[in-house]
Amino acid sequence: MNDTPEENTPPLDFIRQRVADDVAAGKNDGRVVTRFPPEPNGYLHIGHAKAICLNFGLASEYEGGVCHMRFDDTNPTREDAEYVDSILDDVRWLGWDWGENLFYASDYFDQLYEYALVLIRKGKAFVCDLDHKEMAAHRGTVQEPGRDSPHKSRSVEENLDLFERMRAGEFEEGSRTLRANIDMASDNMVMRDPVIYRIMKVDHHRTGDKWCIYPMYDFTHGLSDSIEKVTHSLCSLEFQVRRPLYDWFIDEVGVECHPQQIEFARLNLTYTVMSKRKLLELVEGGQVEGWDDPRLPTICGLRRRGYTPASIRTFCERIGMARRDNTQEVALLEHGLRDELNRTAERRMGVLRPLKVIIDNYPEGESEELDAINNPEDESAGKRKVPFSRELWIEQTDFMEDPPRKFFRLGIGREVRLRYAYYITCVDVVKDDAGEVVEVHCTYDPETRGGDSPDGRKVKGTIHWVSAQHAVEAQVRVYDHLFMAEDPLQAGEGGDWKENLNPDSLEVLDGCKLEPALGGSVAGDNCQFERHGYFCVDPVDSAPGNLVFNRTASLRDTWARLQKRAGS
RNA sequence: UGCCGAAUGGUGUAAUUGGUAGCACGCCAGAUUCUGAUUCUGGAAGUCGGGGUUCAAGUCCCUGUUCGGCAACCA
Repeated sequence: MNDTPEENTPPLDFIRQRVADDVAAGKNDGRVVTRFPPEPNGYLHIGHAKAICLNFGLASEYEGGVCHMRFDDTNPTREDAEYVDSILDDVRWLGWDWGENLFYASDYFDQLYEYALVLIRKGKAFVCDLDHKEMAAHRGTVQEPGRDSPHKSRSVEENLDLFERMRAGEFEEGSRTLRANIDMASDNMVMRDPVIYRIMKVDHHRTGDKWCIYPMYDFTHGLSDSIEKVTHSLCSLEFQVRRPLYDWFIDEVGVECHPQQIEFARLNLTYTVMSKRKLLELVEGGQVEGWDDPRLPTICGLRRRGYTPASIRTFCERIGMARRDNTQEVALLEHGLRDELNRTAERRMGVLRPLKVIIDNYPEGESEELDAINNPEDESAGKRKVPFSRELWIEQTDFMEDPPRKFFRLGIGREVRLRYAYYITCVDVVKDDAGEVVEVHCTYDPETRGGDSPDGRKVKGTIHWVSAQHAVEAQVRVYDHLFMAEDPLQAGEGGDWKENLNPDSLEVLDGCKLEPALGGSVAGDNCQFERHGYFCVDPVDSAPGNLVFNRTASLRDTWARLQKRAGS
């Protein structure tokens, strides 16, 4: 009794279902063409990753399916080639390939101009002399219809002439626009004679000074989809009201290919913000150190933090696809990451907050090497040697003079196991003037070499350690959620959302002691510091002899959770 | 007091289109463990409200409520 394939396949989301239906019905000759259409005016974040994985993923599920990479670069005042490169990098890093299909809406400016002429000749577009303010006044409100522009009834010839002269640069910026001739009384504000072209005497990052009029999004986007023979044009919910306009342009221009726009809910994540504007505010306000700050949900930030492309793709698959507003818990993202890293990351020992341990009965000046397993989840990762000697570093939190119940770690008179090494028993402590324990004296049991005792006695705790004379020093940056509130935008009465910033979102630890195997770490390396979490070498600030690690994610810490619960 | 859209455990997302409310994360408990990790077992927790149709409603109808989007020469 085997499961049928159907039972193993997750159900299709509403978009995939619809595409499957279209293909089954022979629509578009069974072709599937999608596109990812960013504007090159900022950095990609994980919300974009959702759209990227949807568009590229969906296309990849069909024989011959393709996903185009297209830049919606119709507003030269806010766009820049710099962003094009970073966006391309990010999409590639996520693991997607657009092949030959890299396009720019600006590639279509000539064609789009011709399309505009078609509309004018049909009487479906007119040149309007209203300025910004006047146009707004004519537009009406959501509850009241707008009024026709006084120029709406210009002749086709006059419109053709004026539009050509707009293109020739005869008119001032803002003095004239080309508008669609639709309906100023429409319930849908978007249909109230929207602007198609505006005058902008600005160089474009690709077309230079060729144009001084630029097409608007609504006109450009759908027709670009049509030019590229896109079959399914997937976008986020806020474009829903614009679908009638998307369809209107395509129908009125009379192009043969009419892609289907389908909207889905964009991604929100707990403990962070996603809007471009707010991200920019954090970067410019200095609350973070740049677009690639590891606390940001930007793709470059996640990459620097140590997130893997696969974990982000898995996340995008698991969150599903629907039309309702949603806020995903970061915990789901983190879970996928840990799940992957648990399988792939090699284990190392690193002491973040060092406390000196001296093994009184271990000979001075001697050392030995012990075997340590690189990855218990993957035997092929093999073993390594870890040096042991009389003076060690352990974690400050692994010793307590006056331990609470169920504390399995080191305390006076207690015995614990040093991971892969020996059982040690604490016999004494040395304190500084302030009464802080600065040195812990222990004895070790030579019979327990490797971590097992021949007499079968058990120890409850196993702690990590690093030999003091062999330790490699490093800076470790411990990251936590950028905001303290699940929904940072939910600020108190009159409050600023930035008041929800987590003051402890970054803790920089210097003088951390790492096992020597980590000495040659370079950018791109990652590992698990046992009992701490997953870390990666910071690609920007780390250098040989000046190692910097970022904490990608902590391990689940049941003990800390219990402690916290008992404390509060 | 407009138009459009959406409401299923804490968070997401399914339910053969009218027929056993499933899955994942999170949470709780236990077992295992040389990582208080991992793994394993079990548990708590849900159809926005009110009517109606029907043998049968998360699903269909009516009605209410709540939430989101829309008045850039932005995308």
